Amino acid sequence: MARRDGGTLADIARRAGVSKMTVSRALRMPEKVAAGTREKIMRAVRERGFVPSRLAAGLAGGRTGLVAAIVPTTTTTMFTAAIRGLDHALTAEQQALVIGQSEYRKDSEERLVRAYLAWRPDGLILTGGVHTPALETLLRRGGVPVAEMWTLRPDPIGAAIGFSDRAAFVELTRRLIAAGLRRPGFIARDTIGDPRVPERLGGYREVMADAGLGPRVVLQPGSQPAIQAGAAGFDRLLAEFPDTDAAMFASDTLALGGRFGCMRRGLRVPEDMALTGFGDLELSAEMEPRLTTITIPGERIGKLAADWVQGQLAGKRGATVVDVGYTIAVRGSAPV
Amino acid sequence: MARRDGGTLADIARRAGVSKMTVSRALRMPEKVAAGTREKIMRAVRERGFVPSRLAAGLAGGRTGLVAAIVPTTTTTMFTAAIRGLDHALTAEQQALVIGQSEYRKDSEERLVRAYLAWRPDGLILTGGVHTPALETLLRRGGVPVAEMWTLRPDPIGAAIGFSDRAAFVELTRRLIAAGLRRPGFIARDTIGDPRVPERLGGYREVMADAGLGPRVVLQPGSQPAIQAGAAGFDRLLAEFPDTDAAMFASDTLALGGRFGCMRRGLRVPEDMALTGFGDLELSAEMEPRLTTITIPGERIGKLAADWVQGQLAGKRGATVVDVGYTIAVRGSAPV
DNA sequence: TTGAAAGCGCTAACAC
DNA sequence: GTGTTAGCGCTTTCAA
Repeated sequence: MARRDGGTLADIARRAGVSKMTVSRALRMPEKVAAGTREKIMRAVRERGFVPSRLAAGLAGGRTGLVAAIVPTTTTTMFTAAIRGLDHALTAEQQALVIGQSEYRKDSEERLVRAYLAWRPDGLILTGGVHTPALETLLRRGGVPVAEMWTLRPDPIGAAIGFSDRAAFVELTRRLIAAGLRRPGFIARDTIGDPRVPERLGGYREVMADAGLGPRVVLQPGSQPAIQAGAAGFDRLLAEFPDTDAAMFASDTLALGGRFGCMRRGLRVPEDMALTGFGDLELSAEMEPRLTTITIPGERIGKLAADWVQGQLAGKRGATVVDVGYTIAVRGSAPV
Repeated sequence: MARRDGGTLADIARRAGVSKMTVSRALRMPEKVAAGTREKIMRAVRERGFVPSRLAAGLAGGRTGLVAAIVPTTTTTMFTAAIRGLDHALTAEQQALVIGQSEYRKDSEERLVRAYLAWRPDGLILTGGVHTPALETLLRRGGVPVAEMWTLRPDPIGAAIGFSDRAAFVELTRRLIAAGLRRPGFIARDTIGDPRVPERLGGYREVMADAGLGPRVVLQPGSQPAIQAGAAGFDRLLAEFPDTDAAMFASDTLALGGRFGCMRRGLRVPEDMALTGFGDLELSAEMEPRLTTITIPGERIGKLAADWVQGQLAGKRGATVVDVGYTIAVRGSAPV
């Protein structure tokens, strides 16, 4: 090794004239060491700039302090909020966050998990509750605490902390219809592998069917940039269903594209066209008019996932499902 | 430990009827093991679902496969692009990314680095070239390869991979003036601890002074949400300097706020007011008109940082400075 | 091509 | 309150 200075437990022990064990104790359970001894040890630690190896500690003690998380992408605001929550909670407990992106692909999720397992993380945090069968089996064996963020499922591997996309869209669609907007359309990108879009669409369809209304659905290719997809999808929606009176977008960024579409066509929002989004980005509250959307407590989801993992380490057992819910932020673009 | 199954090298060795060393070789340097032996070993590995511990490997071999990165925040698109580049490059080399957020605070950067050092990372990736004196000293001791992303500095600790904010704003301001916009204003948030905003402002000031023009600068509080700050800053700019003919924003999100400000005032873009941003977010190319802005190759920065660390591990020595440059994306909002 | 011995730096469990 | 012994699961080095 020799890469780093700082020395080892043994060095410090020698300097302070005690045994390695006493140094180890002084560092981890200071109250179990006599004040005088502790002083001497701490001085030696400071002088040498000693940083104990958590690799060695992990090997010997069975706890690495590493928690691995996998998100579909780190470039989407909704997930970065969760990462933020994870980071804060883990750092506070002297743990470190290892992170990877699956790009919404189940096979790369599996590959990443297998790789991370080699570092013997104290916990594993995944996004969504759908995995490859092999991964599901592997994780069910219970080697490591697994928390699934974002979506809910009846029988999670460990913990599921999230909300129901379907419920959110059911409520939002109902409220639009109740407000007299009986011809709302639905616009999304066809993100392959992301089960949340079908959930939202399902909620929309359910309510439309219940109300005896025909669905108006436009799916843009998943490869298209969001704002562009929103604008293009909006155009297609009006081409296919010219009498549409509201556009429900599967994300705020899509809705922003729709907003530009309205501008180009001279449609007033919300008088001629109501607009709704999903995700409550910062920009949503700043649009003209401000965007009615669904707010998700992303940071809280991350924090709760970290908390649950820490609870497991502290000896708590058993699976949990936590619905953190959603909020419908009613603003100018759709006064429902 | 016993937390995980999969067994140990010794288990596999026993099953395959060879020594631990041979298993270790079969896994890491398959060509150095006889084909038949290898077969037997691989079968045992598969049967038991063996995943070698990288903790033990790191302790014994001196290489952990962990690379730690610290960014100011994971919620800013510019940094998530870099994270993406890091992640891809590291995953390809079987390394894992440990990540933390400094919230633009130098002391928490130092705290995080000290914590990460305990895991003996193969490399350390920081954002920016300004650190606490203690951290600078610690890192200069050379214990671990350090790459600094985003900004450039003459004598980096290890590598500096970034671009010059100042140069970008010098060029952009020059081009505005050359295009006949002689009364451009500058709007930013006063982000404490982020040295890049002063850099941009410095570039602007320099060119204005050279041209014999008075600076028109508005700084909004750093705590304000970006779009809101952009709109409010734009209002203040026009209040203080009513004859302003162009607004240069320190970020695209601020510029979006400015765009809304123009809408409210009935100002045409770019005829009555030219607008420029910084960062080239996805939405920038989708505004009406599309936003003229400065494009930074964030993902490339991350990739190059990872590449450099990997080069150091492979035995290369020495510091480097890589200027990845910037591009001025000239679009409708300011045809310069 | 394969194996045996020694040790990486720490902690758990048990003395004293 | 402190020390001793015995590993944790690998890799390095050297020998066969």
